[in-house]
Amino acid sequence: LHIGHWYIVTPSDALARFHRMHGDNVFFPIGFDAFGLPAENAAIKNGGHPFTWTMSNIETMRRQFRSMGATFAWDAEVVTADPSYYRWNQWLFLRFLEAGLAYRARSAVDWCPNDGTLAREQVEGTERRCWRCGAAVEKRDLDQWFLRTTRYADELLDFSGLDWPEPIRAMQTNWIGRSEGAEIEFEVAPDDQQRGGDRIRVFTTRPDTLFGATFMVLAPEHPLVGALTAPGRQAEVAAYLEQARRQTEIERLSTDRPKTGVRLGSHAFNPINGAEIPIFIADYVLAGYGTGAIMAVPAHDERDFEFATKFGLEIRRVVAAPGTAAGDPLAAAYLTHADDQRLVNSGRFDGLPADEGGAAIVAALANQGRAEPKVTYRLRDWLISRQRYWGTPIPVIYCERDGIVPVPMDQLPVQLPETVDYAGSGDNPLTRDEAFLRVDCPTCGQPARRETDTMDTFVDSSWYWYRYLSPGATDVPVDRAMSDRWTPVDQYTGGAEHAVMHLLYSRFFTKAMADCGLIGDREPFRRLFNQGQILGADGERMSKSRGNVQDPDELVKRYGADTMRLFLMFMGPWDQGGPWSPTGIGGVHRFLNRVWTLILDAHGREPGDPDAGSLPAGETAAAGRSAIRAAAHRTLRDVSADYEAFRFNTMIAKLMELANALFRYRGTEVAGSLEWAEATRLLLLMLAPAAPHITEELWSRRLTAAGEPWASIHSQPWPQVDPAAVVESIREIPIQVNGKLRDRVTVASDASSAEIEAAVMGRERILAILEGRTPERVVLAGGGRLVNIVLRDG
RNA sequence: GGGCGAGUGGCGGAAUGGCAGACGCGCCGGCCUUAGGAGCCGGUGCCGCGAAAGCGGCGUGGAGGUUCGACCCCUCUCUCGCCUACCA
Repeated sequence: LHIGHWYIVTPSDALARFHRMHGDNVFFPIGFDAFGLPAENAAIKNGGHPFTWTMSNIETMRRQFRSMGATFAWDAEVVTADPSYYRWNQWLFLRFLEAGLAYRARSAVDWCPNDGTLAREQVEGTERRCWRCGAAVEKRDLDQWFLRTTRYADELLDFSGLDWPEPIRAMQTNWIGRSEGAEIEFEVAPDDQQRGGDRIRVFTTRPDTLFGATFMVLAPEHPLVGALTAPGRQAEVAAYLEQARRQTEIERLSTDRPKTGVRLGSHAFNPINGAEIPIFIADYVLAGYGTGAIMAVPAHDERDFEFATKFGLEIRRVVAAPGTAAGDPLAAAYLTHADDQRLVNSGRFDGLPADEGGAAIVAALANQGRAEPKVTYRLRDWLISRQRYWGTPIPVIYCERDGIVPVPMDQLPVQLPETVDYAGSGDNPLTRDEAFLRVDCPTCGQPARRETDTMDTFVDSSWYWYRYLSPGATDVPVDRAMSDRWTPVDQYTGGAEHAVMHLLYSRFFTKAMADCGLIGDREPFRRLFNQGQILGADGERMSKSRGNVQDPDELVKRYGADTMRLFLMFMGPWDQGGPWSPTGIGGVHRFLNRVWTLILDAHGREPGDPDAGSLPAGETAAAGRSAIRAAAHRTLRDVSADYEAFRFNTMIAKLMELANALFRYRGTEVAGSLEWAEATRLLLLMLAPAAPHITEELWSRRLTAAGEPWASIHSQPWPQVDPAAVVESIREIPIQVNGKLRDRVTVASDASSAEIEAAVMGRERILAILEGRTPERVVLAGGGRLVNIVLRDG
């Protein structure tokens, strides 16, 4: 475990304990998801089996979690690399296959030289690097397995009823990328070399600009490119296609690169006005989005404008800005299309507001079957095939006669072979493992071949919380009665880096499982909290390759688990994270030592403190007793609210304040009072969820000293605030003049507004500032919490 | 280019319309001590005046605005971080 694990688990465990003290039935499970490259690489390096390596690491982590005091439900633990778990990945996959939610298809996929194929979400950044290993990702055409996430595109946009952070919702919404528009069909014009009649469909969000479509552009990979290339253009087109293929994705996606493209030499008819417009191919049109072809409207699209300018093509304005003439030349694409922009140069649609005109144009063409309203998404189906050994085998069989045959349910799990020969390379050894490969076709009984690809490791983590509820169930992945009772998860914690991967896949799985009748939920996590990430001391993400991973063992050995827990909670807001630095850990350690001293040595006197053993000047013991009682109950009120709101840093600060307040009375007669006993008791109870070990020890010693039978502090009920203890008899009111603090006055807490005002206006300092002038206004703000005297032109 | 988030002492941070800097680190002083890298007590935003008590001014990236009152709300802007990116 590294510091990052402690940072996530510590507050989670404190919350679980806090809720248990409230009598809640808390289910706080743990599991290990260790399929994937790191385990496999370690196995290759050490010559062992990934399973052995994984299980020994898990054993270490279990021990570490116990040393933290994490109160996990160990009897519900799952390990995804164990066949008893991954058989249910296979089982779910087969159910999805039946339901049409899983399918195999050939397409251009993202390919990492180390990890093989990746889902679109797993390619990061402008430079298109693998999320796991950072290698540059290429494109390959391959037959791969997909899960149909796009079936739920609209439902995934609906977050109603979910208490999720806005940034995560925004990221998912952007990722799904819904855009409304129309598909419009263009027909290829006949000419000398071309019989014509081929249909090219385009997607556009701006059908209102159709009259301004002065050319078309196809993606280089568009299927009609060959057919539409005029004989005289073939050499140039072939050269461009070759260049586009060679170009890396990085170069191709770079937006500041000048537009390139070539004419195919054929033309199409603009369906709205019959204009014959040239067809180009250009790599700024992407094969994977929309239809892989666009109608280019240079007057109203920046990219088309740049292309048309470079190639000297007609730029025809069809949306007018208020107050401009239809023929005014454009210096740049004009993008606005609000209600006061009217169509021009658009035949019978002239004068219509742009958006209304667009709808009318689509309606007119729809009558002839040449256009239809259409919604397009950026979201792609989830590519789950991985060309690695260390994952869940995809349970299908390829038969020459019967094609793709699912492994029958009763033959699950398809187990990974226990002996594995990597032959010194990172290739998938399953492809050479004859014992694994050879299988009889379940349908015809003839020799067939198993799928050797395994599943994306994100499949494991997409539904695991259901398995926690019935880890031993043998006929279903999750017992329905249990999931009905316990899910959706009340409180889920995870980092923002999971926004469009784990958190999106989990929502998809939940919906898919619901549609297969396995569960009743359609959302997995009711409330989501994004804890921050602890970075290395260098401010970078912790990783072994950067060498900035922080190991907590040294600090735990020196200060103990409670200090470590407290320090991680005290550092700052939980959702913030930040670079790791142990600076200041001594402060929380000192605090725990002071608590220890308060409880076990209340009457001791500090030799270094000249005032030790005497009450604060001018204070009676009765006042002192009342003060500590008030402090304890106010702290209880505030600390309870802080736990509820996940404000662990201020929660600990308030406990420190209480300890400091009590310390002032150590060694005085107040330390022997009932109020002292109550205040120290509350302090221990409030601290128990955060620092479970030291509080249990001190609690036990108190009970022994009092001659009472032992009981764990962690099964005590959370204490109740006494409202009477919290009220104050007097209070100090700040006095401002024109918003600037000038004085304070002490009044009885139940003083009336008139009494407060009288007290304020009687203050010497205030009279001196007023110099006989009459205030314009006297504001008693916040129910008399503060007074502001307004003096104009003073 | 687009989206989101964040800018407060030497540092981590607190205060979300009402006393800016809680709590902690660090630093300074004192005590205790054979000793202190332990412990305890006190001080500590910046500038000015003052021997001191104290007094005054400035202060939450910058500029405006709303308000009796703004770290907090609004507008513009700068800087940093994260996500995303020729998505038609």
